[in-house]
Parts: sequence; structure tokens; C-alpha cells
Amino acid sequence: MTKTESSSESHLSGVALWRRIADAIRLDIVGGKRQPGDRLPGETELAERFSANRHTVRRALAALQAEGVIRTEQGRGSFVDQARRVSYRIGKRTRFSENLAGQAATISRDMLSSRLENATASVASALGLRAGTKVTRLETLSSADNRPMSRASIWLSYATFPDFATRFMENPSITATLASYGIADYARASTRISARHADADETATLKLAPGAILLVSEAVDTDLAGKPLLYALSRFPADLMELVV
Amino acid sequence: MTKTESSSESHLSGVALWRRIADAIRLDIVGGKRQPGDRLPGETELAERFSANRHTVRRALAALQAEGVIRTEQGRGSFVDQARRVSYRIGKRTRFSENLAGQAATISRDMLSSRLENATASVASALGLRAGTKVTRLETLSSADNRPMSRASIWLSYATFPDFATRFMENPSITATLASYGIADYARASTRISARHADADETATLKLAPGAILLVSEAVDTDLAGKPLLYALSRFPADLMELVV
DNA sequence: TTATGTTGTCTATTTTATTAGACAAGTAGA
DNA sequence: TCTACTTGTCTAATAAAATAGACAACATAA
Repeated sequence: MTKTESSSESHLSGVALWRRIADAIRLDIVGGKRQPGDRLPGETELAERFSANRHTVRRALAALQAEGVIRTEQGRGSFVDQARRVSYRIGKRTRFSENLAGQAATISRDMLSSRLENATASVASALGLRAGTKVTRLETLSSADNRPMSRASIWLSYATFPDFATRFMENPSITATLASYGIADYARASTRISARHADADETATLKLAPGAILLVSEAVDTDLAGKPLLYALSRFPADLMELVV
Repeated sequence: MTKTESSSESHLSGVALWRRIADAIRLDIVGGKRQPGDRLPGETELAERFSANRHTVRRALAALQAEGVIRTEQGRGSFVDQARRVSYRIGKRTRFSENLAGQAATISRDMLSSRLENATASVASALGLRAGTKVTRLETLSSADNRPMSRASIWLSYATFPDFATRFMENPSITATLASYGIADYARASTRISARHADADETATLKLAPGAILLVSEAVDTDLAGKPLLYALSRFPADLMELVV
């Protein structure tokens, strides 16, 4: 409900009007301006506010309902279902499960797949290896209260951590698996944060609406001596999470 | 060039196919996969790769050319113009001008406007004030090499910093203006990072293509004793910048 | 010059997005 | 029950996105 844009400029945007309306309403909800249980303005009023037809507003509301952000009841109105964004803390010691403790009842991390591959230039430079070195690549999906919250790709040197994937599969925790190699502690060396639209695969695994925005974090964790242990590329739905430094 | 999406699902997305194609190509460029000067594949090949019509690809390329990301020459092809993203470092000591030094030749910060207003709940809690307290609000635009890179809204307690706006206008540097009040040094207490689409105003002042994605940083700077000095809400074009923690 | 591959431009058609209006069906309070 | 307001559903018309095909204009190398 933050912006009102005339439909005459829609052809410049490449983003459908109903989606811009849905984005604006969702922004107020995940930003905390509207609390769960609150009733949204009526469809006619929203149509006026966005200078759009009521049918266009209805399409936006239908999309938000499909996302689980609101719930619409005939004769009564639309009501906010989803709470505001949860925070993911980034610091020297960044641990996924510790991080969301207190903000969700159940937290889980699943391994989607793993494979052995040759390090690309970016992976090699992050891990301090030569390009082409054998590395283990893990694909994981993390959830809070059964809602997918993070899709990560993780690379580790195969020579340093042989068999990492099978150990991780038994107990899908990075901290625990590293401990099994004698790494008692590790620290976050650097984090690069960017944002972009989700692709088809990410839309599916994270159960997002097409066109959703992701926060992308590229991080390197090192041992206490500063030697790179792993390189992680994590994608967070921007509507569900914010990163706190 | 990362994803290939069938056009049959476009009606679910709310984002036009030509814009999804433009986003994919731009992502490869700002991500460093394509260097300035590189030639893109021909329109016919791109059309095949994205399962789209050549006219649709042409519209995507036209949009990228209007953004200044590529340049198209008849009979020759399309060539990458823009370099990869620049990095904005976030840490205990975060200073805009120091941060981009070395990545751009000229760096400037302009004040767009200032006004006195009553603190909203979120501003008040960030600055440790009571809601409704008088605060100065600055709207600034920062550029590197004459390219707008950051649009920020900054709030400070009016009682603590009377006249801040006029002092800032004379020398538009936060560090320098705080120094004029006897604040020799200050530190970043917290930063919250999220992402969303740009609204109409941001699209205009940051000279972005409609529908562009912004990285949003909400930060509180404090004096060395930990007392909040200012609250800043900065928006960075996600295609031009990445945040490094 | 010629052959080939590239981008530029035109017309036409189909599909989707958006608008417009009318009325049914549900809710809540007087 | 009655009234006023809400969401749900239908038909229809217009605007924009996307596809399809043909050919012109330009660049490059043989």
C-alpha cells in the first residue's frame, strides 16, 4: 500500500500490474505495517488506491492467498495470515540452527543431493585451491516450521574432507560433520550479499511464487587459523527473511 | 543465460518473458560471467536458448541497451558495456566515501531534501527515543562516476543535532557534519539487510529500469559509548552493488 | 565482388492482461 | 427481516505481450 502507480506506464516495466499490487501489499505485511489478523481494505478501495480494476486487485489477492500471506473470506474481507520477516544473524560465528532458535519451533536441514566436481574459478579462489581441483558439492534445503527458508550450495575440498557427503547425510549439520573431522570450531571469514529473482529450480524447492526475490549470500568459513574450510552460496526468500549483520 | 524457462508458465509469473530474459542476461554480466567487450550470442541463438521468439529477445536486448548494460550494433551483434558489481563493505566502521574509493574515480553525495518530522515507532526505537520526538530527516543520493548508486533516508534526533541539515548541505558528508558537533568517531551498531522491488520514486532518482531490485540496508550508527546517533535506510540497486560483510 | 551471418523493420495472428459492467452469494448490524 | 457492504462469478471489449514469417540493411571475410 506504499505506492500508487498509473497503469499507463505498465508497458515499460515488464511486470504485470497485479504482481506489482501483490508486491506492495506483501511488503507492508512482511515489513510489519500490517499484523496477522488485520483486515485489508476492501477490493473496491484497493482498486481505487492502486488506480486499477477490481478484477486486477482480485488477481493480486489470489496470488497472495496462494502464497499463504493472506486469507480471503466471502462477504467479510481479506485478512493477514503471515507474520513479519524472521531475522538471520550474520557474524563471526554463523550457525544456521542456532540462528533461528527462538524464532521457530522446529528447524531442519535436508540434503537434496551431493556430487563430486571440478572446482570452477570462483569456487577455487574462495577455497584457496587451484581451478579444477576435486571438490564435494552439497545441495541443501533448510526449513523452519516446515516452511523452506534457505536453499544452499556448499563446496568443500574433497582431499581435505573425503566422504563428507555421507557423513553429512547421517547428521545433516555442518558443525557436527566438521567436528567429525576434528574441526572443533570455525568462523565466518567473509560474506557477500546480493539480490536477484529466483530461477525455476529455486521457485520450486523453496515453494515460492514465480518472480520472487532472493537474498543471495556467498560466504567462506575458515578454521581458527584462517584456512578456508567451505564455500557456501545460500539463497533466502526476501519476503520471509532479512539478514542482520 | 543461466536459466531456460518455458513460455507456457509465464502467466503464473506476472513478469513478462522479455524482462525475465533481460534479467538472466544482466545477471551473467553483473555476476562477472561476461566481461565488458564480450560479444553476446546472436539474437537467433538467444531465442532458441530461452525458447522464445526473436522479437521477444530483441525487446530484452533493447531494455538492456536502455539501461546501459549492453550496446547493439547492426550487422555485428551485442556487446557487454557495463562492468561487474561494485562492492560496498559493511563493518564496524562504515563510511560511504572511503568505501568506494578505488572502485570509482569520482564519488559524490547530494542532499535531495530535508525536513523536521515526528519520529515514527520504528525510527524512535532505532534511535532510542520516544515515538513522536522531533527528528531531522535527510534524503540523499550518492553517486560514483556520476552513476547513482545509493538512495538513503537518514534520521537524527533534532534536540541532539539542531541545524544538522544546513551544516550537512554545506559539506555533504556524514562524518564531517558529525565532527562539527564534536563527534570525532562513530561506529556501526547493527545492519539489517532485505531486498525488494524499487518503487516509482526510487526508479526515477536512481535512474533504474522499472522493476529493478534493490538491496535495502537499515543501519544504526552510535558513538563510541554506544549511544545511537543516526538511523539510515539505504537502498542500493542490486544489479550495480553487492554488500560485503 | 560475393557469400554468409548479423541486426533492423514491417505485417499479421494468437494469447494474455486489463478494464468494464452486472448480478449472485455471503456477512454483519440495525 | 431488512439493509448495506463484502467477496464470487459471469460476459464482453480493449490493450499489450508473444509468436510467426519475410525481407531490408549492414558487417566481415573469403
